[in-house]
This record gives sequence, C-alpha cells and structure tokens, in this order.
Amino acid sequence: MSGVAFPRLDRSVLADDGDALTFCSTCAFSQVCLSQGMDKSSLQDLHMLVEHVGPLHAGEHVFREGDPFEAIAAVRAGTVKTYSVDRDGREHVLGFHLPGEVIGLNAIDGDHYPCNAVALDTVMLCRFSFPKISVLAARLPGLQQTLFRLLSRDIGNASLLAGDWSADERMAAFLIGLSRRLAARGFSPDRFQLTMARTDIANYLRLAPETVSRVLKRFQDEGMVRVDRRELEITARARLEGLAGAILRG
Amino acid sequence: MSGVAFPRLDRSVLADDGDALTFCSTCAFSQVCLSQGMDKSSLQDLHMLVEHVGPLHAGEHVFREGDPFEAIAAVRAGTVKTYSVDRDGREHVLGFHLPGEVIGLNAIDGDHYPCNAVALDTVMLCRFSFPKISVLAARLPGLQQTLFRLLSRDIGNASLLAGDWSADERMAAFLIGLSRRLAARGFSPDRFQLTMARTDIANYLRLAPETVSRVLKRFQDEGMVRVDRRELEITARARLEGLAGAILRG
DNA sequence: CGCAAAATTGATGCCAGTCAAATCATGTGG
DNA sequence: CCACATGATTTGACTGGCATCAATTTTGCG
Repeated sequence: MSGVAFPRLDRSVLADDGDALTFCSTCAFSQVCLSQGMDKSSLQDLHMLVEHVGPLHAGEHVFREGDPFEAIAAVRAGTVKTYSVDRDGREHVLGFHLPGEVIGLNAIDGDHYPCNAVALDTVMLCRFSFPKISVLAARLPGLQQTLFRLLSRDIGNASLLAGDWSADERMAAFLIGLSRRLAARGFSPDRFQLTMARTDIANYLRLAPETVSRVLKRFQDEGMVRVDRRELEITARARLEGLAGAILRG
Repeated sequence: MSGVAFPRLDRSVLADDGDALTFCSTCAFSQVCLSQGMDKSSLQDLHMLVEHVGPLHAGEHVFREGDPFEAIAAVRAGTVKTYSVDRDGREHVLGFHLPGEVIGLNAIDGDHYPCNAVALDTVMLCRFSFPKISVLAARLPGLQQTLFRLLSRDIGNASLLAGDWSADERMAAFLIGLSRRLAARGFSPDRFQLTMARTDIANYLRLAPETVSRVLKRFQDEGMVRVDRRELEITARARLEGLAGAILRG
C-alpha cells in the first residue's frame, strides 16, 4: 500500500491493464479532463488516440531536446524531470512532473521539443498525439477548454520561481507545492519521497546544493520537517506555509 | 514618423479608423494569426468579434487582479505592464507587452484575472471575448492552433528570467529582447524608448533600481549602449548579445 | 519657480555561492 | 561477509555580488 503514501508505481492500478477503458478512466489526463467538466462520451473519443507508455526506468528519457514534437504526455505514475542544457553544458531543471500532470506543452509552439524529459523513478505515461488531439479538440469544446486551461496554468507556474525569493522561501514553497500536488492526486500530503536528487532540487530552485542541505537541516532543527535521506515529513505545515505564502499566493 | 522608430501611437495607422476591416487587418492579433497561416476568410470571422479599445492613457488599467475574466487583448500601440501585488503590498512586474503581443492568456485557467494590466503610455487595444473566440476556434483550426502556440510560447518566456543570472546578463537579455520584439513589429531595433520607469525594469529583472542604474551606466562606459533619459541606443549589439546569449538561447 | 517623484552615486552589510574536506550510502569484487 | 570505490550529501570557512541605507542630483509638472 506504499502506492498510496508515495508517488510510486502502484500494482493495484496496473492490474486494470487488460481493459483499456477502465484503465484509461483512472489515467491522469482523463482525470484532469473529467474534473474540468468533460463528459464521459467525449472521454471515449480521447481513449481512442491515447497510447500507453512504460514502464520507463530511472534515467530513461521520455523525449530529448530537439526531438520532433508530435505528442504531449500525461504522467500516470512516477516522477518526470524536465531540463535543458545550455551552450556551456550546464543543466537547467525546468520542473518535476507528478502523476496527473502533463508534459510537452511548451513544445506546441515549435516543431521540436525545447527541453529534455527524463524519468526519475519508474514512470508510466499516457501519450497523446498532438495533431490528433487538436483535431478532436475542435469537435469537443470541453477538451479544447481543458487544453487552454492546462497551458494557461503552466504560464502562471513558470513565473512562480522567477521572483527574488530567499533560499528559505524557495525551499518552503517547493515542499508545500509538492505536498499539495501529491494531495490532489490522493497521496499523503505530510509524508512523501523526494524522488529527485538534492542537486536537482538545488538546480530547480536556483540554489547551490550546499544551500539546499543547510536549509533542510535548519528546517529540521526548527521542527518544521523531519528528513531522512529522501524521505520527508512535514511536521509544522502552518509555519512552512507561512514561509511559502509569499511565493505561492503571489 | 516617430511612430516607426518608437512604439508610440501612430497617427497614420489611426487614420484608418473609419473602416473597421482595413483597420483590423493592421491590428496586432490579426497579424499574428496571418503570420501563423490563417487564411483571409477566417480573419473576417475574427473581425466580427473584435472590439477596439482605447486610447488608454498612461496609468489607466486594462484590467485589474480579481476582475472577472472575459477577454484577452492584443496590444496595437503603446506598452502595457502586467503586475501583481503580494499580501505585503509589494508590486511584482510580470512583463511588458508591446504592439503585436497578447495579454490575458494567463487568466484562461480561472474565472478572474490573476494580475493587473496598466498602460505605460498611450495604448490601443483589440479586445477578444474569450468565450466567443473559443467557439470560433473550434471552427477554425488555424485559430485554435494560433491560440495554442501563443499560450505555449508564453510558458517558455516566463521561464527565461527564472535562472540565477547576473545583473549584467539580465539587463543585456532585457535590452536585446526588447530590441528583437520591436524589430519583429517593424520598429528600429537599435534605437528605441524605454517606456517603463527604471523601478519597473528593476522590479521585472528582480534587481534593485540602483543596480539597474549602475549597470546601464557601465554598459554605456563600455560602449555597448548610449542611454539618455528613457531613450536607448544599442551601439555594440554583438557584445550585448554575447552577454544575453546564455539567457535568450538557454 | 518650486515641489515631489525619479534617478543617480557612494558606503556598508549580508545572503548565498564557492572552495575544500569529511561523511555517508550504495554497489562491486575478492 | 568485508574492504574498497564511487558518487551523493553534508559541513565548515571564506568570498563576492547585489541589496540596503543614505545623500545628492535631475526630471516632470503645475
């Protein structure tokens, strides 16, 4: 039952694999569509163009920068890291994508993916051909609306970390953000795995790895979290949210 | 003819105001659509739901945070600043929007605008009811595609300044970015007005106003720009692009 | 002209990055 | 099963870039 507590591959869900429809109605993207008001019959159309991918293992890529863009994908299980590599060879982590979240949206404006996407643990995906889903979206107002909203939401998210926040605020916002996103998918909001390395967190938050270490340690000393290796427990949510508030609320 | 050199209200364009169609075919959003492959007959449908707004004067708001979301808008002339105000009352500048650019896209995911939009100088707008344009997009694949691409592009843009860049890199990227966007609309890329205050630039780049002042002065001492009040001339584009490259290319 | 806001310039301090080294975790081969 | 190698993480000491504070100059506008 660790699948409930942690964003890992959940065997009980995989068991549905024989029945594509049942399977898909638990799939991340379908859930998103449903929660945004799409009706069931529209979902059936969606299922006809979905392609299930995985399991991918840690380190395997979903797509790479420069690959021809043809599809977006919804994460069904696991964590996907998106990143780009600048001309100096330095990596820039763009985001971490949890179950229920969609990757590849920033590729729509262009023929090629503008970044890499790699699995951090065991990952299951639903893949949607973008040309096909565009055609379908013209027939299904609900789907079109869902895509518009997904895209719009990403614009807001991308701006969150752009501010001149302190290391403490960044880390708090990162943890609270993770917690909320996991909670939205039915995982425990208070105890979860940091599926990414400290260096990835640091890179994503634009901090030095050493700073990530120090801030986490101080958060623990101050009783806000308990952290052991990559396992994290939030022990004083209110205070953490206080720190994160400036970033998350805006 | 200063309307060619600077992003100001251009009387020669306004003269077309009597003929809505001719007027609209020079309107920013239409130009965007055309440049992305929409045909002329589709444009006529667009014109039927466009509403021309303006002139707005410096300090007047296009929309405010919390206003019910009903429309996106294309800037036709002038500069629009988008910003939010956090709980501590501090302003956060999200972006500057030049002629040809679309504002309000980040409001699609939600019933209300998540930020304020204010005119920095004399501004003309084309306003598009979003419900109406959504319906139209279902009939016009080109329009749907255009909207998808506009949204997708904004996701990428929002990430640009998120990195841990130096003050010099940020300023260079800001100036080169402005220059390119102005050039794309037919304005001079080498000599233009900074329509926003230094404090706005600083806020947008997440620097102190004092730092903006010092960096601009140093850029001038090093011969890369000539700056007089709010007028700016780029005198060594290559070097400036070298500095900005890390940010703009990624 | 005269005031208020904006912009510049100088002096100082702090947060977080950098460098360096120790510690820990994990996997491998003997 | 243990010794060792390797990479990740932590910890400490030091440094630097940018913010902050303070004072002055310039601009915009009635």
